[in-house]
Amino acid sequence: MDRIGLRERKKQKTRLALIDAALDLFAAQGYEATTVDQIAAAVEVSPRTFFRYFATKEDVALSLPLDGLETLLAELAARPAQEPPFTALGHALRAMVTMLEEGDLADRTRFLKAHEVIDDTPALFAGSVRRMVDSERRLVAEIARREGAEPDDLLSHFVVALFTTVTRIGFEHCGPAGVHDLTALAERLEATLTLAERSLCPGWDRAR
Amino acid sequence: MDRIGLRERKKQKTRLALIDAALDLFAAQGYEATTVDQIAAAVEVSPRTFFRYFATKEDVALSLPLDGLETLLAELAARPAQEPPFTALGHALRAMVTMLEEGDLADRTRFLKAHEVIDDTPALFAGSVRRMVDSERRLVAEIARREGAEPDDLLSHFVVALFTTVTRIGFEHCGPAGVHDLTALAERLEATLTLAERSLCPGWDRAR
DNA sequence: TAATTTATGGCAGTCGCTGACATGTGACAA
DNA sequence: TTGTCACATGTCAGCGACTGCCATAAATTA
Repeated sequence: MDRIGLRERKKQKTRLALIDAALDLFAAQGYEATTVDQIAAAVEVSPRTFFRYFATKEDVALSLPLDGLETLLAELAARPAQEPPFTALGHALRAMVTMLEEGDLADRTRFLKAHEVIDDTPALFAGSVRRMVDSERRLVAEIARREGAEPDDLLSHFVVALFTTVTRIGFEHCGPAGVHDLTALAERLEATLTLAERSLCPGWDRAR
Repeated sequence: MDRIGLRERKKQKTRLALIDAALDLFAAQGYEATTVDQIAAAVEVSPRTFFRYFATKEDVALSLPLDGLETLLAELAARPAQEPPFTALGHALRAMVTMLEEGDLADRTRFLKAHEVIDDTPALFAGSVRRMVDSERRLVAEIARREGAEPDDLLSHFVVALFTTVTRIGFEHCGPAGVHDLTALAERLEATLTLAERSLCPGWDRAR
């Protein structure tokens, strides 16, 4: 049974409720048109409490992708050390998607809803790019550690930046319809990853 | 002689004055610690006027790099059509730096000051990356046009994204000292460009 | 049940940013 | 030169995001 108490369960519940309410409101009436007060009211929580769960208004939409980074880092740490860095990153990403595909239905729909809202709200898309910059630092640190390089190693930075770029392109919408299910998203990610791998010389991501 | 009138000259003057005052204040007391009111007061202008020149507070620091994009696009348009896209982008970037090196001393110092402030202010750095992603759309459109591809062509998008990534890494600080002069910056950009070119298969950026 | 921790609500206030209206200053023609 | 017009600026009122502070209510632990 769960070791966590009622308190913690309640917190996670309101957290998800805030995310769901926010995503629905964003989708229905637009991001900038909805106020934090509205989101808080929908969950019957004070606006002050909202900011105890999310530092900014955009965080409520970006928290899910941000969680993705944590699992990506975890998957990356699990990859064998002899694997070249870009390959390891690619496999970690694939594992992350698989994890999501095998997970809860509610989680999947929430993730897709978040992705959709982010994708056609410039401000949120900008915010997600912002977060990518932050997460790049952590990924660079991990890759440099794996490769035994200095923390500010240029090649490690290049590898990670290229990877996040490819991932970003993969997440962006293709065509007017957009991507509305996980398999299509996975295929799109696969396409960009293979495009990148085909474009690069063998052994490019390792110091010689 | 100048064809522009007194009115336009005054505007450009206050615009530069706002940028200079803002950069100095940001450098002295930090970005978030300085208010728009302070910047406006330093130039003896109403806060409302500030927002007539710059849409947001971060714009005042990012407007210079943003101007760079325009010249980059202009240089790109001047590159011969038979040149492969990534090569053309690289040469356009080099031309841009050369242009800056041959320009006014005041412009150079201002550019470097802006670069320095952006580089060690996370919020501004994130903002500059966000702008780069925005400008990607225009670059993709131009590259796709050059190559005779559809506007949402994946390869064109990949080429441009890779280019902006390389450029971004080039602009980032190396080591604790940072980059304080244009030649060092140019060298750093050259290093990342050659790293990228060495990593990629010949002909990767053209549809086969 | 009592004591302690911790989540929440309410409130006042700062700051980024905007719309509307009034005023002043350059541009241009008579 | 003068009068008219366009436009840059100042003022003010206001919204919404976000924060610090203190009181209160709920859950945890003894």
